[in-house]
Amino acid sequence: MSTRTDVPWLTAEEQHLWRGWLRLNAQLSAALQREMQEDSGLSSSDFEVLVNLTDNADGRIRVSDLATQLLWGRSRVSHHVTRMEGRGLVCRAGCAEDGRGAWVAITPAGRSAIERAAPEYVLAVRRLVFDALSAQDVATMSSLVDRLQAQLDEGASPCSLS
Amino acid sequence: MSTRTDVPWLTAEEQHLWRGWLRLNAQLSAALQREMQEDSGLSSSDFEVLVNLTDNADGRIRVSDLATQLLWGRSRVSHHVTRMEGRGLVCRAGCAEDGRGAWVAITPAGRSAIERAAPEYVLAVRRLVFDALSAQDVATMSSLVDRLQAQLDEGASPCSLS
DNA sequence: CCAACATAGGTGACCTGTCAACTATTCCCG
DNA sequence: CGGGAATAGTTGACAGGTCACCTATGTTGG
Repeated sequence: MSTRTDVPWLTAEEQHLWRGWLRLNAQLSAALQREMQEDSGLSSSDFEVLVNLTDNADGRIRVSDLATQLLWGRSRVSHHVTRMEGRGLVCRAGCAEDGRGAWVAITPAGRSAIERAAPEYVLAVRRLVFDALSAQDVATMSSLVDRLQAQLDEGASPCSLS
Repeated sequence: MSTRTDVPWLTAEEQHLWRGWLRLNAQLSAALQREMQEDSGLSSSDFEVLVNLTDNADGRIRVSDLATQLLWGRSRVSHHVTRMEGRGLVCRAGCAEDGRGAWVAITPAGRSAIERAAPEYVLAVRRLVFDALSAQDVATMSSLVDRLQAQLDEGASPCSLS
């Protein structure tokens, strides 16, 4: 098929929003990544893993559950946990209930790392994002984000993670 | 996780928005990436490079300008162009005006690839995003995004790309 | 019980992006 | 002019992510 002329192109306003959105996200995640790396030595992936570990009272979680929470594939979790294990942030433990399973548990070093990182992270998010938004803005944006999420959930091909 | 009490923590609403925002972006970019890969064989990076090439009338651009446009480092541009060159989508040419410089130019194959991909991309963006938004929503969101971008630009440490 | 199958997780190959050099050219200024 | 500094671009080593495949264990129906 050569170039189609019947495609409903984006309006100028839509294009402006779309490009702005992409650019904002790229720069925002880069900025947060950089700050976090600098003042705590954790990448955002590390951080997310540790958050999910500390969310559970016993500081451990099954690999599959971690994958589900993070929207990652199990392979990625496995590789990342291996690297974090090498740095002493987490450790693996066999699973009594299910011989196939494995626990990932936070270590004292991991705990101290996230306790050091979390306040800095919150400060950065506040400074980079929420300082520019009123409570009303937050509500407005939140409802838009929720709507888009819903749109995405229904339109998505039900494609499992790798 | 034990928390510091002197950090201005996020409110519940802010947390909801922040987590939703992160999740939405992750899923949205994954969905677009998947669709585009499937029906045109281009990654979003490939696509962005080609868009920047076709934006110029002569279908070519200097490596540094490409890096600036894309917010990429020169190294990344160089590597990516090398790969795209291997697939016949672009080609390099020496630069007469500046002996250090290099042009990246789109090839006929590259042109046909992006002409095939662009309509699909627009349709996907429309279906996944704009079908859920009224013109008013677009305006509202746009102004919020612009405000956040401004916040980011001023608060950013003036850190050059690698 | 056991054969077929599903599920949990790990592994290695490969691809992409980052970082720190490195080369080549141009610029600037005495 | 000439020599140091800046700039353009490339390269190689490495870190991270994806994919296909593998092993081991659990599950289920005949």
